[in-house]
Amino acid sequence: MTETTTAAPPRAYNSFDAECPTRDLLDELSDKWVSLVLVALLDGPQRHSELRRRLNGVSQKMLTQTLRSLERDGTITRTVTAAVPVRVDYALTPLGASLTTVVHAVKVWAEANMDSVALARAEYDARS
Amino acid sequence: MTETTTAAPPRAYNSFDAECPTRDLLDELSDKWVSLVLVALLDGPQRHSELRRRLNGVSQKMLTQTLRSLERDGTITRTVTAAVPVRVDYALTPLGASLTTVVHAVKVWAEANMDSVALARAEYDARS
DNA sequence: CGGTATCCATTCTGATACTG
DNA sequence: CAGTATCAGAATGGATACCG
Repeated sequence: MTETTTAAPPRAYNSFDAECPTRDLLDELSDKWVSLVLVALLDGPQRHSELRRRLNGVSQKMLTQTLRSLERDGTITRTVTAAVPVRVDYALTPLGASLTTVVHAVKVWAEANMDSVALARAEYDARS
Repeated sequence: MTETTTAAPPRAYNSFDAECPTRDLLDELSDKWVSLVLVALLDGPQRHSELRRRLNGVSQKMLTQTLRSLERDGTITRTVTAAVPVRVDYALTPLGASLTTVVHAVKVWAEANMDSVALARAEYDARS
C-alpha cells in the first residue's frame, strides 16, 4: 500500500494551467536578474557589493529584491558576518545550483545566437 | 596568421555587460509567455486560437505580441493560408527549436521543484 | 556595507471595440 | 479567425534619502 484511499490525488504540476502555482514560479524565474545573479554565484559565495559590480547596471533595489526572492525560494543562502561594517555573503544552495544549470543555458544560448537573432531581426525589419 | 590586422576584434558577447546586446535579448527571452509558446509549439505547428486555448489565461494582445517578437527573432515562422476565414499557423524554426530545448528545461525545473520551493517559502515566512 | 522607505515616471497589461 | 487600436489601471523600476 503506497497511498491511502482518502489522500488527495497527486496533482501533476503544469504551467500551462493558469491556476497552477508553477505558472507563478515560472514567471518569477523568468527574469533577467534572477538568471544573472544565479550564474554569477557559480563562481562561489559573493557579497552584495561584488554582485552589484558584476551585474553591471543593476540598481541596489533590484539586486536586493532579487536576492530576497531567491533566498525565500530556498535557492540561495544569506550569511551575515558580524563586523564593522557588517559583511553579507550569498551562496547557491543545492536546489539553487540545479536551477542555475538550466537558467545558465538560456544565457549561453543568447550569447551564442545573438548574431543569428540580429540577422533575423534585420531581415524582418527590412520586409516591413 | 589567424586574423588580419585591420579586422575588428571578435568581441565576446557577455550578458553581464549592460551594454551588450545579449543583455536585452536575455531580458526578452526571460518571459513566461515566451517559454510557454515555444514549449507548446514542440507539439507541432499550431494556430493562434489553439495556442490561446493551450496557454490558459493569456490575452490575445499578449499572445500576438509574443508571437511577433519570436517571429522577428527568427525563432518561429508565421504561415498564412488563404481561406475564409484566414488560417495562420506558427511553427518552430531550427533556431527556435534549439531555444525551446533550454527554456523547456526551466519550465520542467519549476514543475519538478515546486514542492521544494513551497516548503522553503513556508519556512522563510514562518521565520519573519 | 547592506539595506529600507518613498516618490514618481515609465512600462506593462487587460479589457473593449472594431476591421478584413 | 486573426489581428489592430485605444485607453485606464496596475505593476515595474530607477533615483534619492536615510538607517544600523
